[in-house]
Amino acid sequence: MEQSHDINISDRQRQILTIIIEEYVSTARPVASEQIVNGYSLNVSSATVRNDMAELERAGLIVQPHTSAGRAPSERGYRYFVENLMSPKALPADEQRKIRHQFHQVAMEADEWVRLAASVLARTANSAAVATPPRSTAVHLKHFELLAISDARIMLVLVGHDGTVAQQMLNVDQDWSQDELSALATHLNNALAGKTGAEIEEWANEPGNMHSIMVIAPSVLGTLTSMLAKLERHESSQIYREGLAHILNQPEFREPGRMQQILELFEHGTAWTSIIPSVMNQEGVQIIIGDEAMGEGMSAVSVVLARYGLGEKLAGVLGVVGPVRMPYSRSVSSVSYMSQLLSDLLHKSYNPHTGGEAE
Amino acid sequence: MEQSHDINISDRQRQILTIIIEEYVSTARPVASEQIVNGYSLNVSSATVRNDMAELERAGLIVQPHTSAGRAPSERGYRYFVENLMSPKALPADEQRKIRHQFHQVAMEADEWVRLAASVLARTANSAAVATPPRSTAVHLKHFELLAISDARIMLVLVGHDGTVAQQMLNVDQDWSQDELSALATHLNNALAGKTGAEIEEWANEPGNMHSIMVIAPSVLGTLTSMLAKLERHESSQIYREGLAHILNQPEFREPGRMQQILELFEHGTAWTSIIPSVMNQEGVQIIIGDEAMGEGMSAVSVVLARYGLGEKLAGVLGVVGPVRMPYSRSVSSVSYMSQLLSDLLHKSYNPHTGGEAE
DNA sequence: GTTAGCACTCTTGGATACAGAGTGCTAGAG
DNA sequence: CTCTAGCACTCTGTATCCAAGAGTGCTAAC
Repeated sequence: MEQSHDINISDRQRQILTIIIEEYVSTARPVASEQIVNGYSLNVSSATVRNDMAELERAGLIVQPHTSAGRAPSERGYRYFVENLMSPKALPADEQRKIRHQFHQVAMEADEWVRLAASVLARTANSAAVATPPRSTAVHLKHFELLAISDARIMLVLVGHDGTVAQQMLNVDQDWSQDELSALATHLNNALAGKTGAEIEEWANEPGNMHSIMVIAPSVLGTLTSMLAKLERHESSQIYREGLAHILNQPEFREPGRMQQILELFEHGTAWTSIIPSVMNQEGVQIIIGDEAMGEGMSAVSVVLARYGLGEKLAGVLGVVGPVRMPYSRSVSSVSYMSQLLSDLLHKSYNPHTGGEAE
Repeated sequence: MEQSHDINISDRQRQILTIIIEEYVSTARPVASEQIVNGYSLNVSSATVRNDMAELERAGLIVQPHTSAGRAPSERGYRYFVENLMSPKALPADEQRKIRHQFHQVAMEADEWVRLAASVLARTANSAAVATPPRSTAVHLKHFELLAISDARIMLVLVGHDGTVAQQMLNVDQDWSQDELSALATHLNNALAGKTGAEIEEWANEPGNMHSIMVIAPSVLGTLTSMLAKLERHESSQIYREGLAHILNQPEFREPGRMQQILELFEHGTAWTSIIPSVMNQEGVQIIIGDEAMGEGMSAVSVVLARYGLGEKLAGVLGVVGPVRMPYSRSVSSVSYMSQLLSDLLHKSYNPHTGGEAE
């Protein structure tokens, strides 16, 4: 991470690195010195460029696939680029307009927005995109419902104060009628409405509260708190994925093994469970290049992520997933704009009412 | 569809066709006459086999990629095979046991089961798998909840009698307090619990019922009925997808265009919307080979689907998706067993209580 | 009806050669 | 000290050819 400080290269070399990256990103083939002097007005000869390239290679920023090939950026080169060279430019105004337009045409559902965000992001960045629905860091119980499903099986459906919904089956050792369950639910709803999982636990431990209610109450309460905890930990929240086709067409995924990697990440994202929380806790756009952060063989894949939402209250993560050879500048613009947009939409949608009460 | 009747081939030719299909499915390379007499005890010479193969080709059941290659099954050949030649064998007992075991280790949630079913199916059939969660054909309202989100925005969360949950945002032209909304919800819940979407509509049209309640009631009722209708039409129900990696590794998807096709089908399954209902209405395992049913360019992809569930009340669809060169026999066994298993699980889970009341 | 034999076709893999792409280096100019 | 022209060198990509091999279709005999 802190390797950039000892890199000492001239302005022109920085310029050349930038050109190499831009060129390589768009063509996927190593860039030659000749190409650089032809396409860009550097006012030096190709020989000079070659000398600089040799130095850039010594610094580990570019690599040469074989002797008589041009240069391609190394992962370290990309990292240097995104940290020092890339100019953060906003998405063109007309694209912004087009995107906003799509959001105004769809029903005003948070989850629907998020799915659309992933889809638009995939198209805009021309790569795969992911997005998690927004969740509160503290979920307050709004209401829950007990349904008698069969003899000793109960379904518990809970609604959070922010509109999140969860359901879970519950096995008990006795038969209960729907009326009994409804009575219990009403009783507990009155006592627990507005509380978080932790607060419910507290309430259950207070002597007196658990007197004179049905024997399954502890079991119900336990389930409730565990469901709330799950919601707060963002588990069980589906990850929306879009645009896989875009990146599987990239030449780097021609080689058999590569595809496996990205599908693994994309399908059962065990990798996500460690990345997403870390993104949630930081401001701004996070860029993960190659196997920098993902465990083991996730080379060839880069991820650009950002958090969106309303401060602590309601937040999620979105971003693009693509080959390491990715137009980072454009990805960052897209992700950045999209997170801004989603945040705005959520803000407008949830503003005055839900604002006050969440601690 | 009714093309099989005019195919008239000898027993040995049938046998040869079977061998060709089995061999080709497992190796992905055209099968030669020599190979057939060597690997299998047909007691004839390769020349005889060649004569038969020429006839099978004339019947359109096999094709020859080029002059000096072996034969590969045509789509018609596969169809003939699955209809006339394939012996339906059950999944081996130990595999069945292993699968059941996995289901007993997981929480008893219908949706969780379905996801697991897709995952297990993908592994068992070694290809991609899909599954839709079970839905009732008639959803009865259990309970709904109105949440004040912001000034003129209300979230409606409804719970169906079978435990399905849906939520939707609602824009109204006036500000309502949470207390007012709760009062309205309580009132309407009392009147509407147990009704289907159609019955709610009826109720709303009865004179008198709509008197003396809040002005947003019609809007709430309209949203309710449309949500129930949506649930009944199985829209909005997520399709679980698993094991994409398995089939993208198959040699037939090396060619660029092919991958697109299957990803298209897999991601935004517009194709599903026409196939799933048709499978829902039929008993047994459905086999779709190549572009038989899917529109346009869905060649190279076959699908084996079956319905599962409890009669009319609660049903879904599951199946495997793979290349046309697919071990149909095994796929059918897997899909068949899995649908049986899921049906059983649902039966055990929902049996006595929910049974009686749905019309 | 079956089969041995054979000519014929087409693919596949390995050599070989060669043009082209790029570089690194050297020596000289500014 | 920096830049550049020039050139030798290396490596890839492509084309071509060739030989071996895989399979078939056909014919004639059993």
